[in-house]
Amino acid sequence: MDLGKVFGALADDSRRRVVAELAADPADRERACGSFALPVKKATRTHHFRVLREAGLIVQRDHGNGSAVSLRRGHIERHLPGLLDLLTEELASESEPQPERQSPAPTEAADPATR
Amino acid sequence: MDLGKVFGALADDSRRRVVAELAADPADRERACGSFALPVKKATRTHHFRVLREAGLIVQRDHGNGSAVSLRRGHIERHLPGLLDLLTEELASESEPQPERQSPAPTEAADPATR
DNA sequence: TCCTAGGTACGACTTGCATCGTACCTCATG
DNA sequence: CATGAGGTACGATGCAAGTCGTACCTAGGA
Repeated sequence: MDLGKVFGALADDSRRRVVAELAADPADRERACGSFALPVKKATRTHHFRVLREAGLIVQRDHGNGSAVSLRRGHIERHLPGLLDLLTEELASESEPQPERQSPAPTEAADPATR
Repeated sequence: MDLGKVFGALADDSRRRVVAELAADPADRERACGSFALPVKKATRTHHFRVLREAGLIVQRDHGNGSAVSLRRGHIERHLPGLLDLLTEELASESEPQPERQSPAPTEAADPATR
């Protein structure tokens, strides 16, 4: 399990979304490759699934026509515990940008972010 | 805190090593930029520190001559809990490749890794 | 049987990124 | 003051990666 490959794979928005959606399903159901709404063409989608496979994040099973992917949850949790939680939380926070905040408590307090 | 930027930053070996070494110090001490043994030239090192800054992982403080970096541990743990543990564990496992294993318990059992 | 949907393989193109040389800056030290 | 160490900015370069078109394959349905 190469951290460089894993982070490299998850640096791409489309690939991160695929893993996040798979991780968000507690039943770990297999999903058809075409069931992900990615803003890319077929050939690119195939490429992304290949990168995810080579990073050890998913397994792909194909039946001549059509193919499906599933998350290697056990493998990931064993080697990189907590990683999937980061992805699912990002996916969840896309829907609810503002949880709620009565007091103007600045979560980050004028983030300098740089030197 | 953009996951894409963070993972992109940590996909590089040199940058991941910097963050891992910073994270491995429980006292969160500031470290001189030159104190990291990276196999790159000065200009490249400057570039890497810039990427880490822009990803929100470190802060850099410079005093005319010389400069030092420190980990934004609170910021990271608040937004991406568990991330630093993955890096410190990778750093630790570089030294001890074989922890010990009496029984031939296969941790991964003939990993297919692909379809 | 023909056609279409879903995927893959291959090559081409374009962009981004890691790397470095060079010039320049600032400070401490001799 | 001159020098050198530590950093940054900028431009150049080479390679990797994302994207896509096209051709081809397989299976299922009209």
